[in-house]
Amino acid sequence: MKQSQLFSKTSRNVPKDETSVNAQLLIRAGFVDKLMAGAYSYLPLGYRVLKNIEAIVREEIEKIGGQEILMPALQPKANWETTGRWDTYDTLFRFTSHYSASEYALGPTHEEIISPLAGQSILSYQDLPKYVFQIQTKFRDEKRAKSGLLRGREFLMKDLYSFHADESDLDDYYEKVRQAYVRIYDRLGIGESTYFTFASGGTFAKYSHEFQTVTGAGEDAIYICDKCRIAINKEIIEDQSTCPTCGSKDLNESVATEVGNIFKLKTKYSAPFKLVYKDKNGGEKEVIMGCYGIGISRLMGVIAEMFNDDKGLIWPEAVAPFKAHLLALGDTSGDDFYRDLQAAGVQVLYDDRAVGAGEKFVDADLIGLPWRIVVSPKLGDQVEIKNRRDTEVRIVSKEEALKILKGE
RNA sequence: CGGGCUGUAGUAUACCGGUAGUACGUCUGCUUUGGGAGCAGAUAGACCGGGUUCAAUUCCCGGCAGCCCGACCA
Repeated sequence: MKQSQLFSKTSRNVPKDETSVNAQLLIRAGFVDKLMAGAYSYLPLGYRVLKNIEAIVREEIEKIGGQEILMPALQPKANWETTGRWDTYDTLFRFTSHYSASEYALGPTHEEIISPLAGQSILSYQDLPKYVFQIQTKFRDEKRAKSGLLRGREFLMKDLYSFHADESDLDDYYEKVRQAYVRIYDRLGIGESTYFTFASGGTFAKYSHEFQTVTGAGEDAIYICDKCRIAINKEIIEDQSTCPTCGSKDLNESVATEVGNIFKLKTKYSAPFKLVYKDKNGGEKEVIMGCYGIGISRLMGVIAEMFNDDKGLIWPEAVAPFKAHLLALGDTSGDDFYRDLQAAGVQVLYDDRAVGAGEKFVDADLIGLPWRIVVSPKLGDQVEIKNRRDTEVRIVSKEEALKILKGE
């Protein structure tokens, strides 16, 4: 991608209506644009990051048998009345048609849709288990959207639903999902700071589990047991906290952001929707369900929040919109090397703009691609290569630079 | 949803009861080209509605919008 043709531009000024680090940097660097509180446009750079995160999540969920579907965000009132949540789900966006008395909801989650849908194909114990997921824009009428991408009224979420014949099968799958989530956070580069956390079950169960990433911008207080690498959400702490796994009282309080959750729904939704199956003896049983969420767009905010310095963003390679940023300084053209990089399969953003060197360096630091490559009159046939995380630069031949980019 | 604060060019801001200044951006020209470079010129603005006043961007009321704290939540 040639930067001269990029849809977005960088900005020198920090937006005055954003205080969160993730929103300030992502807006300044041209990754996102705020339409209103809690609703952001994803610009080319930002959308590439979002798609990279999405691809990792999809891959890991498919590995544990998830089949991808896409359900409507626009939903009829009736489904929500079946579970009683039309009146009790306080962040549900509800509205009435302009042409009739029909009322609708914008989906904040899809138990009300997937449960009756699953009923069409789950009739017998032989149809179980089943796992389906979607990656879709969700809508929640948050009383207070805040912290940039961390809490929006519209956000991208992966929601996975599992259907089982009995609770032990649910337990087995629940554990598989937990492991898949661990792999996802590792691949995204936030595994070190992400903890499996015991939390309140809310309306679902007496407890649930969530994954919490420690960042300064978090909303939740958690107590971490470093020995077990697990945490407890402050919301369920009664006495002065004991690790539920090892019994240790040596827990550290941290501020964190929830990056995923897993719930055992059991029959909470199969009951009202009469989602039942015939067992081996011809008896009728309710399907046991689980649901598992990951906020894709929130993850982008969390990553931006965690990986940055005073100059700008520092993207982990797994999610970076491009692997390399090629800067052509002075009257040296980078066109040839740009083609070489593309031919070698390196995703590259090429700063071919007719602007000063200083501006190119500042923008490269702000955008934060993993590798910066410079061609300039000073370097002759050689190029300079630098990792965004490092301070030192290396002057190498073009062949050597290609090797570094392909080998890393 | 309670409490607080704030709305001025594209962005960030300044001043002011007498119709608005700066920086960045953008446009033109020339010069520059390894850390947002220089000179000259140009462009563009008071959230909406009502009130007070000779006069309101400024004061008052209402609305809308944004941010922060709390409660709630992926």
